[in-house]
Amino acid sequence: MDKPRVGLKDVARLAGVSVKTVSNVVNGYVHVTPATRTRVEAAIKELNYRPNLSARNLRQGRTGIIALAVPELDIPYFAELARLVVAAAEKHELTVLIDQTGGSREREQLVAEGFRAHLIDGLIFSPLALTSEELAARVDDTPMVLLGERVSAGTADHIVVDNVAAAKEATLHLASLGRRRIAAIGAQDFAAAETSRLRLAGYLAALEAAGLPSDDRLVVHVEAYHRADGARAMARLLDSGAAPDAVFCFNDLMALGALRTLLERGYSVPGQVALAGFDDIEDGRYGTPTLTTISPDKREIASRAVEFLADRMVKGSRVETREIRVPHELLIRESTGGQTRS
Amino acid sequence: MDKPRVGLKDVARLAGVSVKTVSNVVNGYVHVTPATRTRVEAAIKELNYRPNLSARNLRQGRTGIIALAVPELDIPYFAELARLVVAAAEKHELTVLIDQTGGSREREQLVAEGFRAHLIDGLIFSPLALTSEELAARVDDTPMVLLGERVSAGTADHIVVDNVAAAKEATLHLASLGRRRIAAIGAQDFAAAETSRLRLAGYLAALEAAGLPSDDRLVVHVEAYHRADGARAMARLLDSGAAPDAVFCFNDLMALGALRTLLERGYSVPGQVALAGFDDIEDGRYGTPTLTTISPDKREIASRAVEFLADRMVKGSRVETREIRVPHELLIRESTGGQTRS
DNA sequence: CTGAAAGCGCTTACAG
DNA sequence: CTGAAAGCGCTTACAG
Repeated sequence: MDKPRVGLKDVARLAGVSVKTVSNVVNGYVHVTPATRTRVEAAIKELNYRPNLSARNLRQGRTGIIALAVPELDIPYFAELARLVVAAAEKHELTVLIDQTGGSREREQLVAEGFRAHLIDGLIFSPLALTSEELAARVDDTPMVLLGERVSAGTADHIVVDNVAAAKEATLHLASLGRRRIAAIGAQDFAAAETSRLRLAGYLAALEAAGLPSDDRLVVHVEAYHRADGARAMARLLDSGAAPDAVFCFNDLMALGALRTLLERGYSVPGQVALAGFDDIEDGRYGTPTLTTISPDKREIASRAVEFLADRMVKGSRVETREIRVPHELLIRESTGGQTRS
Repeated sequence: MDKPRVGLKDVARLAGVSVKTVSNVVNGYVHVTPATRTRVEAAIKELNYRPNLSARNLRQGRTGIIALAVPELDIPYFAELARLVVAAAEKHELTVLIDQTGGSREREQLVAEGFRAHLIDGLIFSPLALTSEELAARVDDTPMVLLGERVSAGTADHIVVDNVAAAKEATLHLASLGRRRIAAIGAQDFAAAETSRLRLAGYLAALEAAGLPSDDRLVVHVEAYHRADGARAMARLLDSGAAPDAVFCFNDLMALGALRTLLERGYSVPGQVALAGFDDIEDGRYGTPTLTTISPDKREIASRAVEFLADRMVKGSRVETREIRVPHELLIRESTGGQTRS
């Protein structure tokens, strides 16, 4: 960089005032006479002065930056969330920096350990690989808000959706259509697979409530929650002879993959197989058929997460950790016989 | 924050060395005896020391942060791009901060003016509302790489796709299927609508090359490039009686919306209407039918953008501005009669 | 190979 | 209402 850096001092000299006064003007403080303010503003403009944020941050001990750590930015659910978090942060005059963990343990460990400490004032973290114990063992004291259900509460603020209740609702809706062989796609076994376990629990609870027997062959395990996993899982399910007449996918992305497999093989949806997902991503509203889904209030998730963080940035660890459950809603669309254009 | 901050000085005291030595260890410099290094590392661990990045940044005059400014993070094309940019930046030890402009003039003006000056070392900018003249008038000297075709070259580094050639290829492909009434969805009139103008030019060039007459009724204007715009445009096109037998949508998102309208109204795709898009977003690979599209090399776009930026961060404005054109490819899928699972 | 000291550009008590 | 000065926590010539 070959630019001659312009500092507060230069502006002060040009305007004929002290740096303190320039600082006051820049920060919008009140006790500056209009004439002085005008002179200072003219000098700022003339020199094209920009405050050096690193210096300000160093002095103030804060940066105004928060990190959002998610598995991948182009998973629609996280992309939508990221948009809302960035928008919510803006209202608090916070800037968002993105960490992509890829869902890997190493990366998530780094995030939890605070490898960006001193660069960020807070962290919104949607972990995939770390268990709640590992998260609880965190020593870094950067304020953190966790997204997603975790068993052991009390160690960090977190925002959750009632996964069990929501999964149960979705499954009961399929049962209410008269379907008897309702499959579940999205089971996972590893320690941190909280979401999977909770949605599976909801699914099983619904079967029981509806008086339907559970059948292991109807529960399909997946490696990840992408379209390809849903497509493969659906293929396996059909090949196994389990003969499902409905499928609850633990997220929309897998449901879209499953839908592709069904249509490709000539099944009618919802005629022969009804299909429901989870997340309410925009893709689900434009496919054919449109996708029945559980819609968590993403705007609420984002705005509460930023709020929690902003609050803790002020109050530090003096406040007790809090958990908030955001509402969700079952949206019935064409894939389970709902109206066109729901 | 009630934490007692741990600084280099504290580590130095505990390890019994000077701050310089600690700094050397932290930054991995060579000339430190192994014994000293071990002692320092132990002290760092014991105190849980983290370097203060604001201080380092202030001193070094750089932050290691670059901004990615895009209209919206949850437009699949930008979400995919963001993922790749974050990944590419990581290789250069750069962190990415996100600016969402919403495509608004005011926000884009702020970005161009450098409202994050001193916080970021560079900017990757995908403008929607600003004209190339407005961008050229920028005074902020933060290194910037523009994404997307711009007429007036030479004022900033930029990465482009050959929009005219690509649009022509897509349209010629539709013509090669024997379609005679090929529509275009995505025309836009405002000053900054470069992308639209170039793709339209490619479309018209293809019609001429194929010996097809152009028909104004087959060119549909849109406000934005979202699914809803594509769906509405397709409805207008069908209602107008223009009777298209193929449609080239200027992006995949609109194509998915258009597809929804076609299927909803009972048209067969590609039987009655063949459909092609632009961008190769993942959704297009899982719909039914799968979507024929132009696939720009997004990985290349992201990695070259970060490379350009990193280079200019070192060399400043001494280097001439550069333009690079990344390759693209026509992917023929089911929506124009291509194989299943392409 | 290591130490003492200056200085990056701010903000903020402290005086006046 | 404004000024002079200290200090945030680093890195980096400069000595030794």
